[in-house]
Amino acid sequence: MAGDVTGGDLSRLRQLNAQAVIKVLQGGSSLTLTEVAKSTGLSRASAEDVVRELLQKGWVAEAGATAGGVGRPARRYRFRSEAGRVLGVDIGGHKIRAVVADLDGEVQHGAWVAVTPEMGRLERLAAVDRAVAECLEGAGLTGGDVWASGVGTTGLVDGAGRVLLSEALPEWTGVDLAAHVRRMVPAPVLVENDGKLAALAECWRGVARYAKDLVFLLAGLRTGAGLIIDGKLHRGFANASGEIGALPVLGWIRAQEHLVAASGEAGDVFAAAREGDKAAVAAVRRYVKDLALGASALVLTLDPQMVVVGGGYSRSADVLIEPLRRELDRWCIRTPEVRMSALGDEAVVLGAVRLALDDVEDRVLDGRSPLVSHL
Amino acid sequence: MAGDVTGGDLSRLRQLNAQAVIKVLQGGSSLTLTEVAKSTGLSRASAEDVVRELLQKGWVAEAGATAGGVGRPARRYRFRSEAGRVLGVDIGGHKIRAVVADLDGEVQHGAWVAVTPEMGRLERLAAVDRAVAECLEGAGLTGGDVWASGVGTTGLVDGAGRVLLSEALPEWTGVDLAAHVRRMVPAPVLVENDGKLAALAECWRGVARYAKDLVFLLAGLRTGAGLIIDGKLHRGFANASGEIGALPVLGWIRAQEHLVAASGEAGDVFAAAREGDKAAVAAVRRYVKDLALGASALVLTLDPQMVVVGGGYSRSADVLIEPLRRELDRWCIRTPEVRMSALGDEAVVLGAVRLALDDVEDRVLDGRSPLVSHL
DNA sequence: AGAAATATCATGGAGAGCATCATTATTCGG
DNA sequence: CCGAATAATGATGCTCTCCATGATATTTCT
Repeated sequence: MAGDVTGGDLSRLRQLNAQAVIKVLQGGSSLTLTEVAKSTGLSRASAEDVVRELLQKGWVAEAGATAGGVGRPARRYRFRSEAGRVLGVDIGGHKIRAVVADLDGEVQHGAWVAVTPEMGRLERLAAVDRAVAECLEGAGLTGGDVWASGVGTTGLVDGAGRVLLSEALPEWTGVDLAAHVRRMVPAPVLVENDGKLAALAECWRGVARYAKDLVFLLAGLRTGAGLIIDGKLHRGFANASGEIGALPVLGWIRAQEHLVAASGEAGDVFAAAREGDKAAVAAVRRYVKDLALGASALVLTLDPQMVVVGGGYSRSADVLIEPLRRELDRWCIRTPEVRMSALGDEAVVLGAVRLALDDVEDRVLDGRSPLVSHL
Repeated sequence: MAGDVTGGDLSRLRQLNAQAVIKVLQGGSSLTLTEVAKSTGLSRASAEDVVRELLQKGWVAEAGATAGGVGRPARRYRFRSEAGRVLGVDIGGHKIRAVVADLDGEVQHGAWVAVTPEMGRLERLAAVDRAVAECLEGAGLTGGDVWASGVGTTGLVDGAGRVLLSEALPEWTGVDLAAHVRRMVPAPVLVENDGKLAALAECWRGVARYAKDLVFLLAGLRTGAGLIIDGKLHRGFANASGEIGALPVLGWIRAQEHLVAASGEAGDVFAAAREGDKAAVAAVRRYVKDLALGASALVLTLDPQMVVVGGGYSRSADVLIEPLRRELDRWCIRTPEVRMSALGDEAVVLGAVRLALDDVEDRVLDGRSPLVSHL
């Protein structure tokens, strides 16, 4: 059956309808009452009633009427996406990225801070603080204006926002990221693995927008994966889903080494392969073979609609995607669509925004609670 | 957000509350109105109203009052699980199993028909017909009394109830099982892979009752898997989830051969191993190693709460489970609980019943539609 | 027999949604 | 420039659902 059938009060019905109205209004477009009524299934009269309530609570605003057309011009209403803000942070080896977005997920302002993979814990956390501060300042906000924060990092993350294990960054295991970010931004902080967030982002506004099941491959210095199952991010019982790299026979551990062996810098290998360098081509082929082996395990397990390749190496999609597709074909019963990430560098931070928005929508966007602050 | 927020009419509210009432009443126990009110969150008056409507529609019946206790004795109500029937069928290599169950999933009557793996399509289908007929007759029903049927079979199944591919049974690829069963039982027929159904059953009333994420291993002549993710059966885009056996390095193809090589009959090997026969012990060890390799890929991908081992070999759990757990420990980041199937032979057919019940609950058990036939 | 406890029944009220019809604002055609 | 056509808004009254409250009924305990 359809999950949690709690039923309840009459007010519950209004809540459902308010949510439905907000949902059709979200996404920037403004609608007339008649349009709202039609797409929610409500009667016009009820739609009007609901919209009036949302208007009064600050969730909805009147938008300028569009001219043209016969008859009395209709008022238009839009979701007040500027009613609240969320923060998204991506903590990587080479850079920290922080953005502020509105309730539609539109990025308002962002900041980059360069870091190095060798940096210790305190230095990196200080860089996070700088990125967040710069980003808030640029958007003209203080920490108190933010309704929720999403944070992406490499490594395993526990449910409370602590890093359980990270080999890639020194002194990173054990950091309590949620607590750290909450010192600047006193709102709920949600921490998640970067690969998982990138998957979320691609599903939300990337190439996988219409896919319900998705395997996202993070192909870069580190190889990882994020899974979307039935439209939802799959975390696993201990947040350790997608860690197929732990199985040596599937090659993810050695995959990256082929590239390093071919030349000092991995980025160069793809360029060299693109120009026909024999050794480079062979190295890329070996890399793709190993990448595909692990990916096949994921695909065979889940039978997803789509595989999206992201991470640092996805910039070299032209020499990656097609060979990957061929390799997957060798092993998979049904090879899914293989696409390159549409979001590139921004995927993780956008996933963090999505995570924060999910939290906001669960907590306050039931349309009932009045707004705390009208910015 | 919480999925499909459609909102709607006032009648929708009543529908939700009726569903909630049915849900708390399901499961055999009879409740007083006060109890219903408390566990649904409705007021007593409303609970009474809802129950009266359900009573009149035939979904609920009055149960005998329980004596004792001070005060006016309360009327008790129970879900009329006998209001409808579903059919479950398990089509295997050695046997056909058909059962009729009530709306609580309680099995009313069942039938076995022995078959052989070598049987052709027509002969096997005839056996299915016999099993279904015998089972219906034993329960005193005709095909028209059944509200939905679930059918389990080996092989890949498409959405329409056709077998897309089956290596295990001769002439089985291409059979339209849904159409065949519907000739006898003119109700919706849902066909699914046997491993997936066994997983469903274990999650419903087996050892995984409280697990939201589950990997079910079908260990037998064929090696397969079924996945429960977030409490729901995961099918995959083309119903091909869990087919990790397609990846040769993960060993599921050769796994079973170790047992055959050790002796002609696989069943004997476990017995021999139990008594300390050196060759048999080694064969079982090799089998478990290969089984665990593929299982590790599933576990690392999903990070489930539990792994349940079923299928023919699960009878030899004493020599299987512990070694399997050790092997999983070698590869997995977090080894989940490993348990033996609680349902054994009955798992697939019970999963088929569950599948049929899900369909019934989606279609008619909204508490609004009056019963078609009061048996 | 009376008190206490608990359940059922009846009444009235509030919230939510809907259908209907009058009113209003605009464009189009002459 | 004016009336017809068009489409949105606003107001009224109805129904459905739930809830609170109090009256009535049935049982056990003392």
